[in-house]
Amino acid sequence: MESSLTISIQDYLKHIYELTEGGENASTNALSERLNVKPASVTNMVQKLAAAQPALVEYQKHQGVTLTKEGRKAALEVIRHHRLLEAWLVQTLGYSWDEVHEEAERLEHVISEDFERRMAAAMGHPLRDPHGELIPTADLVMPLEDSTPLSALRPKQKAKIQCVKNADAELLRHLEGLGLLPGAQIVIVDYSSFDHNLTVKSGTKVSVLGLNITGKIFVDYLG
Amino acid sequence: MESSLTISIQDYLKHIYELTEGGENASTNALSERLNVKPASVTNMVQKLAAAQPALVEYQKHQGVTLTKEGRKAALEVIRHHRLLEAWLVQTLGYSWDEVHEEAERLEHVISEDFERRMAAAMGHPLRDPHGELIPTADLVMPLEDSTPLSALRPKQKAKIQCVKNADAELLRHLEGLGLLPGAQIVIVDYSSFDHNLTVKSGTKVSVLGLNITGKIFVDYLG
DNA sequence: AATACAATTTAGATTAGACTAAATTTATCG
DNA sequence: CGATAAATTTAGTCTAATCTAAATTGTATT
Repeated sequence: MESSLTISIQDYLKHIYELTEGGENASTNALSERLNVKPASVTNMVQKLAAAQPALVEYQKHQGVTLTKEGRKAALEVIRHHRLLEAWLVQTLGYSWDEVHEEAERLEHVISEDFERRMAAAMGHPLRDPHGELIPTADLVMPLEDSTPLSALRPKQKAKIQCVKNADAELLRHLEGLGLLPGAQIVIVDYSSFDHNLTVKSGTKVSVLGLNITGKIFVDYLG
Repeated sequence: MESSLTISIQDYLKHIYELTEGGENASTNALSERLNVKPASVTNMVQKLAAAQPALVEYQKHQGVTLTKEGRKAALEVIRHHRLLEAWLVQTLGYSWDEVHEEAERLEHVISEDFERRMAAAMGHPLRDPHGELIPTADLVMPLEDSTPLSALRPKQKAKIQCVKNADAELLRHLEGLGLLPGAQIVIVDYSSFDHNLTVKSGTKVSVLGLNITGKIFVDYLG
């Protein structure tokens, strides 16, 4: 659904960051998909980027891209903007968690550092955005995630939803309808495979099959 | 202080609108100054714009540009965004009136109509922005200005400041220091020429000479 | 009415970021 | 190990928005 004809450097950095979180390199193809740009264009841009900003980005032919420490900070800046914006739009303008993403996606590139500071201060420097995702700190460090994937829980166990990652708007609305927002307490009733069926809360069986699932749920284990 | 390398159509429309408020045409040169782009580039863009969007813009060689009714609406949309944003940033994030302009300038192009509606509703559909400028209505009509230029007042007369137009940040801070914000009650003590000296509030003589004045003050006449 | 100055336009060059098609490299698998 | 498929890169094209320099048009003044 992206539509801007030209992709900002910030977007390249953000997506490279997300693709390299696990330590791998970001491949041309993977970037191409996320940015809605043909692979050849990505190669081109990434080569230029690496030439122009060697302090941010490392590129080797056929090996994909990585970020330097500084590049990672630049990416975290954008992610911080995004998550603070999501939190703030929800708090002050009554956006629901499935609506904010798109808006934040456009605003994240144009707000000033001053704006960022004011939002953070106004909300008391929140640690997570409305989806429960961790917000990089003001000095651009990404806090360590301390939650467990929902799929690690077994029947009868209790947990609190902490974070719903990378979910599309449809899944978010579905989850919201079931009260499965970050903060909700759940009990695993019956668990077969997270990829297909998700059973939470005594008696509530949530079929996620059929939805085009892209999201992952993380929880705080309670016993 | 502008820095975006490429000017959006929205910016062209907005500045054409502002230049044509008095009924005149917007000249290539005038647009060129406001947009920080060379006159030749403006000619070029305006010709393309008029060819691509004849429903918005009318252009004739050596005669400058005007907006059609529809073009004016498109411009008012941007201006509405800008002024609502200014009001909202001041209200919710404690910006001062001299700081908001720049921020709103960048945000106005990327917020959604939904965002616009939410801001307006959250503030109770305000009529004026923090500088006192009228906010175009939701159906994109610019309300009629009912205030008087400060220069029309004579000594001993009382008035309430309603609007400070087109002032740069320096003048705004100066005015703020004197309590001359929109809403302030003033008494004309001594008036020679608004262009050079401005004397308001019993006993306070404000020399505006020496400031690089670009602003105009409008008031409600009180007697 | 002629000239001179300012504003505007034309023409042509430059840059950036995308695209397509073809070539190359890497990876996989019998 | 070699063949094929997939991923990546190269090469060349296109478009959009700017620029500079030169040509033109409009305007004001005498």
